[in-house]
Amino acid sequence: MANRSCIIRLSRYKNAIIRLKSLNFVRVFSDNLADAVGVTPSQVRKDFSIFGITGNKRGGYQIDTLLEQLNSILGKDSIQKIIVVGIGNIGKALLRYSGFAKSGIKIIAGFDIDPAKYNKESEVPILGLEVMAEYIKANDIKLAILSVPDFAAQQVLELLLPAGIKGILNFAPICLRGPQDCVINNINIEMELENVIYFVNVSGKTRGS
Amino acid sequence: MANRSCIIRLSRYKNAIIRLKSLNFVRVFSDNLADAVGVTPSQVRKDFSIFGITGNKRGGYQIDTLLEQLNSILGKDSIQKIIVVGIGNIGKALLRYSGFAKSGIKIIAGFDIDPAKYNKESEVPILGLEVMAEYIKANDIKLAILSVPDFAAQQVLELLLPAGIKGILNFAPICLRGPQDCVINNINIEMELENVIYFVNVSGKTRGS
DNA sequence: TGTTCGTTGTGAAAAAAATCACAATAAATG
DNA sequence: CATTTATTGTGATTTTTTTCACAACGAACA
Repeated sequence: MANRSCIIRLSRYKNAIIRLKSLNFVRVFSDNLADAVGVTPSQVRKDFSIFGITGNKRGGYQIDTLLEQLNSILGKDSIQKIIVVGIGNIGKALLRYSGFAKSGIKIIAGFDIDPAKYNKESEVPILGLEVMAEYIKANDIKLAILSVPDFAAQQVLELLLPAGIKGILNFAPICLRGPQDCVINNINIEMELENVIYFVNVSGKTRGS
Repeated sequence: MANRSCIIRLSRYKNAIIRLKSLNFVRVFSDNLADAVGVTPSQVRKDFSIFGITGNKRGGYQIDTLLEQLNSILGKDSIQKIIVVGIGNIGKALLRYSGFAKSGIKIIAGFDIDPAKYNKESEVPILGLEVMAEYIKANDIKLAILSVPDFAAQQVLELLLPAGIKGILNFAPICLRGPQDCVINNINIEMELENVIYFVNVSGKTRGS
């Protein structure tokens, strides 16, 4: 019933709502959200109805309540600890990226195979791969961002899984797949570009982004 | 008939094929690709059939031919020039990222609003936003990566569109939408993480990544 | 060269997702 | 307080996507 695209839409609604809230909106209608996210109003209402989110006939949805409900559905009511594996270009950028804090995500450590990158003293310590499993267990980490080169991805995955990682955001340009009990989302920038290029070439046919 | 998910699968097949080729495979069967990408063999065959890609009964698909066909469909038979707008953490990482070259994508310039980031002498010049439109026109650029802060994204979009940009990969954490004739793919890292978190919390239900 | 075997290609069927359409009803209005 | 009006919530319908199933057929092999 609630598939990946549905959850992604929920996140998008949440983003739109945050923006509307900052514009001092107090309530919001399904067609406001529809416009903001690029779907139909009934899609919005159906998505909400799947999760038992209800509004007021003629009154729309109360922004504060809605935001709470979405956060709770999306599991964002507590801070989520995460590690970054692979401190290359992208890994470094993610470590420095400040946007996570405001969305309740905290990077608590980085790991790399190259000792030159270690830095035990910094706020977010960069440690060696050989201590990673231990660290994951000791700190009860469930989430990891993988930003290692493609050839290393599978190998690192084999380290992460037995250590207890249950969710991975993979930036390595290879379509990683794990066991049933571990969620892996792949972000492949080249592939995304390829996709843009395709649709530019067929001259701008519409598609959901 | 050929929607976004279909094109994304095509890219995934291509990746898998490249890997198989490097393992000295000469031909490949629909179920090899299915395994590699995590779909059913009939899905693979149907996708191919949409684009008129055919193999040999009992003989599978010739890897070299297949790769050529996919590249041609995906518009990757010539080098694609692209610019990066916003030279922050992610923008910088992308400029340094070496993976694009091998997939026929060439970053030819970066742009930022901050003069401290200008660097006209480097291999990939970093220029000011005020010369961007001119540069895009002069060099006939159709593609841009947007890695500016969310509050600037819409404004930069307004600069890119009239200058002739037809395809955008947007990293700003806001769901950008443009006119019919411009393709925009949004990559929102927080949203992707949120998605992973959701599915970890509902304990590892399967979903297409 | 004839037979077997395995894989493709695709129309038909099933499943999933999105949209429609409208009754229900709460807010606004007078 | 009665009436109007705008919006929700959802069952029914339509559309889209995926899977099934199997005939067709080329490669392998004897």
